[in-house]
Amino acid sequence: MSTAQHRSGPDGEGVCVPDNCPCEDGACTLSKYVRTTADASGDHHHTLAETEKAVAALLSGMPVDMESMAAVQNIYRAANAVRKRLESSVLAPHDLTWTGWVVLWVVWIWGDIETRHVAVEAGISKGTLTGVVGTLEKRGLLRRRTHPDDARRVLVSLTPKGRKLMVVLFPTFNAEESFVTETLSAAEKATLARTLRKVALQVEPG
Amino acid sequence: MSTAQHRSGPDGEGVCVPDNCPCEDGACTLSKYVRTTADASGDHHHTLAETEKAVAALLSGMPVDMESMAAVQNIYRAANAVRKRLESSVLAPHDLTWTGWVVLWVVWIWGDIETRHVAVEAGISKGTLTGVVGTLEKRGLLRRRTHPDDARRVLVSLTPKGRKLMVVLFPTFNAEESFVTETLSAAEKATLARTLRKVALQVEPG
DNA sequence: GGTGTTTCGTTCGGGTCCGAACGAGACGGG
DNA sequence: CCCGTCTCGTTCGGACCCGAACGAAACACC
Repeated sequence: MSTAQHRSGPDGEGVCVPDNCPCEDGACTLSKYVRTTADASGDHHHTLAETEKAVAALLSGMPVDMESMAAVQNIYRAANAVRKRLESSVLAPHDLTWTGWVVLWVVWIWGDIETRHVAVEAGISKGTLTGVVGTLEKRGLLRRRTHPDDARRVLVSLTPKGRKLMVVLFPTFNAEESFVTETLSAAEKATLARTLRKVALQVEPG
Repeated sequence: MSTAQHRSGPDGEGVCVPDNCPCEDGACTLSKYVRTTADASGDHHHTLAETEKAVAALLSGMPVDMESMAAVQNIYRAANAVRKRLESSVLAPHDLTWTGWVVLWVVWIWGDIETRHVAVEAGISKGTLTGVVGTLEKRGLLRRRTHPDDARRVLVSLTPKGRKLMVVLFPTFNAEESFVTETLSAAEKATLARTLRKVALQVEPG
């Protein structure tokens, strides 16, 4: 059904998302597939029922846990989308990366903190943290100092400049978090957080 | 309350997660804070009510949308945890990265597909895709060929070796997805997927 | 039928990101 | 007091990741 969403005329600008694919020749299986299965007013990212059908065909007969697959895929997609959004709208203007922000956040919240704890809280490896802290330190937002009682450990704290940045930046970041979850009710947000926490606990060494 | 979870005696091995911090000297604010606010049998990753309290103190007076913050934080934490789990348990034995797997998956599902569509479906930039496809091509899992009608475009498809790998690997991957969401009911999984999709749609240029 | 304009994939630089290997420091038993 | 063991943070190699800049191909309009 519907044969005319090709050729991206004056309707949809030149953008070529899968739902609006100019590939008329049939060399591109995607455009062919989308063209034959698209329902009106596309729910972009058709990785739902259509993907299910394709997978079922490919594994014909084998049992597939579609509910779990959909849950996991959407966790990752949402996380990626939210990250990119916050990065480009809030962090990029201040020349901060997502990870840089998270590290700054952890140090801001927890005060004088050892690097190994920062790594755990930020969810990155200690090797990565060394580089990130180096970057932030070079920018004058963070300070490193040796632990007074154990020369192996390193304590990290925010500089006044870093603290000032967080006070300015956090409200903006939080407002963008509100926007991102704008379409959700308070109950939905709570349920979402609770459900995701169950998933994280199932996976993490807890 | 509770004064004796320091020193990591014979009880908890030498692991030093924030809840079990040997920092006795008080130089580490984290250990101090955890020690004073920890409730019995720790819900590791105390970034919930405790973080809320710390943030409220830091921004004293400013309004903070805690529900949205908790939702966003848990999306990212869960996604990261799930990714690392699947990477180490399923992908690493086959020397595949997460992104490599996603790209392989997209090409597997959609057949002969243009690279720009792969990038959109995989959620990465076209610049990144060039490198990933190069890696997978070098490993003989993927094939590149020029579009017959448009020399600018590039079509990608799986090699027999790549197809064979997917048939073997997907059931394992899917089983791990089931494990990750094991603690969720079918209804919870569906709600989770639906809620996350709303978030993704709010953020993505839709 | 040229000549801008747009759309491809690629290249490049800088910044993560991880696991493995490493060296220094702390700590234990003998 | 010394030596094995453990635990730190750092370093390293390889892969990913993005946005900007680029060259080639297709298209637009005259």
